[in-house]
Amino acid sequence: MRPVLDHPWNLSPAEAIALQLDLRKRVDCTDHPLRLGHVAGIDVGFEDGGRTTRAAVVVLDYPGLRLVEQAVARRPTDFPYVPGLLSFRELPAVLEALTRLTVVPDVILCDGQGIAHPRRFGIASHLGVLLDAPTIGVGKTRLCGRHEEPGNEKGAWAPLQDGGEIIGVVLRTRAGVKPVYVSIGHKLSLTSAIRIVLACTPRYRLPETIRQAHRLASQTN
DNA sequence: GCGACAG
DNA sequence: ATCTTGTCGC
Repeated sequence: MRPVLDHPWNLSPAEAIALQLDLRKRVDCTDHPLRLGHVAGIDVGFEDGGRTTRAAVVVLDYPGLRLVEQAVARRPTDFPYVPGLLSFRELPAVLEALTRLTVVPDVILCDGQGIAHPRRFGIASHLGVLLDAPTIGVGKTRLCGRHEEPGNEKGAWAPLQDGGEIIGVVLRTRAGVKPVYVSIGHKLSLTSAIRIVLACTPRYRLPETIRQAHRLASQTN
């Protein structure tokens, strides 16, 4: 699975913001014919006290959620962590890992926000636009926006709003646990994103895709 | 000027 | 994210 769109990565924070403002015009928040056979998850971890970025991607079959393929890529960390610019720090390694897949997933769940971002262009949207593929943002904490507390049952959710628009939802993936922040990444609707995240979360707080990718990305064996 | 701030 | 052991609770 290779990116269909390319652009420079050695940018200054100001240049990165300018690029986000341009690329965000390409984000598609509508559904497309989707036949879910394989779902992927991506996550990133760090080694050597942060000097090395380690990206992991796993592909599971759907709806069984059995591991079909996995890949890892390491690259020297070259961009600092700046809230709002996470994709410039993590995507280079993620793209390299994705290139090693033989199976092309139908949708990718990302550890981080989609359009629930100050400029509506979080890591999930950035990845989706580069691949021209459906992606979903699943964050463990909030980057921006306001919301009420969702009901305490699995599947309960509350809208995440910012600047008068709904940018995502706060979704309870399991009864009694801290909810996650779900937003559109690219090429699907928020309703579909919620449905897919719940279908990928049979037992734990986080979707199986992201859980397994996280295990691969941050375990220094 | 004072907070907030994905991973 | 990462540095780090045990411990509280179901």
